[in-house]
Amino acid sequence: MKEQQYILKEPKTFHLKDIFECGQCFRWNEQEDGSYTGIWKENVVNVKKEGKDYVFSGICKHENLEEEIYTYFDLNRDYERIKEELSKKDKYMKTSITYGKGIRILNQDLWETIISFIISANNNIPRIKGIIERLSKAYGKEIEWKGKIYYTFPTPEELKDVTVKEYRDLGLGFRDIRLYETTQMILEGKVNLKELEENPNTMEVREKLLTLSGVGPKVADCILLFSDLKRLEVFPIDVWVRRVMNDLYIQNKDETKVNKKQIEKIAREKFGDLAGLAQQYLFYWRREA
DNA sequence: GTCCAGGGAATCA
DNA sequence: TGATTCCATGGA
Repeated sequence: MKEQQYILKEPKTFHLKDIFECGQCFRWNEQEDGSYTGIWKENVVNVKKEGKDYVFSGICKHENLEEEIYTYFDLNRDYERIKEELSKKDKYMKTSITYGKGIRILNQDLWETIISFIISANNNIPRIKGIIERLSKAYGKEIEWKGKIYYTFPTPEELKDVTVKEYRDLGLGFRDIRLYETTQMILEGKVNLKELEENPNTMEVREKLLTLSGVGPKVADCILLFSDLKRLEVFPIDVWVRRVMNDLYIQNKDETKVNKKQIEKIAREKFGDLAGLAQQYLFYWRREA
């Protein structure tokens, strides 16, 4: 572990608030100076905007912080081209992209993404963040940086002997048993995360994820999109996405009764293999604007 | 007190 | 397959 710094020069698609508050991640927090501090793997990093550049500083297990950043922030993907292509679809897409033009979809750890989105079920973002923070503090490893203690996200092994009651006491609510069961399934090898990482067939990976306790269609799609599985063609449908899709394209009087298959069909026909990105622009725009 | 949150699972038709 | 209902918790 060593202190490192990396300066990203004048990135085109990169805005801290858009990246960290578009609902894809739960462990980045805004600081008083407008920078963000977060933790992924065993890296504790602060990102601060300096003019047109972004200064990353923190401690990193990997000997090259730049490589870690390029992978995690998806910096090898051409978002300018993606936005250009999606903007041509219709005026709503153009508007939502203008609003969230600095979004990048992070490559988050698969295990952490699975657990985080099981916790997200019928929950709100501030509370999800609180639960994940308490979970990490209770079972993760300590990392000290600039006099503050941060905690890594606990590994499957670190959650091996945690009981359902202990989860309940952390405030997980009815999700306690799901977290327990999924952890055991992964420890027992009933679902092999390494195999999922190597399987190019999205539907096969999705089916496997759906066997995990607490993972339904929406959570599975979030895992596929937001983890390092990085399947940009999936289209997670939650209450907000249902709302915005109904408002824009369907106009049913009761949005809760809109057929999910109908939404999926429109998304597939309209956005194709970039549906996941389109979903994220629409979600962020509708929630924040 | 009531409603809602990046839903899933069990139950029933 | 498709629709209903229940599930803890905390903030608005």
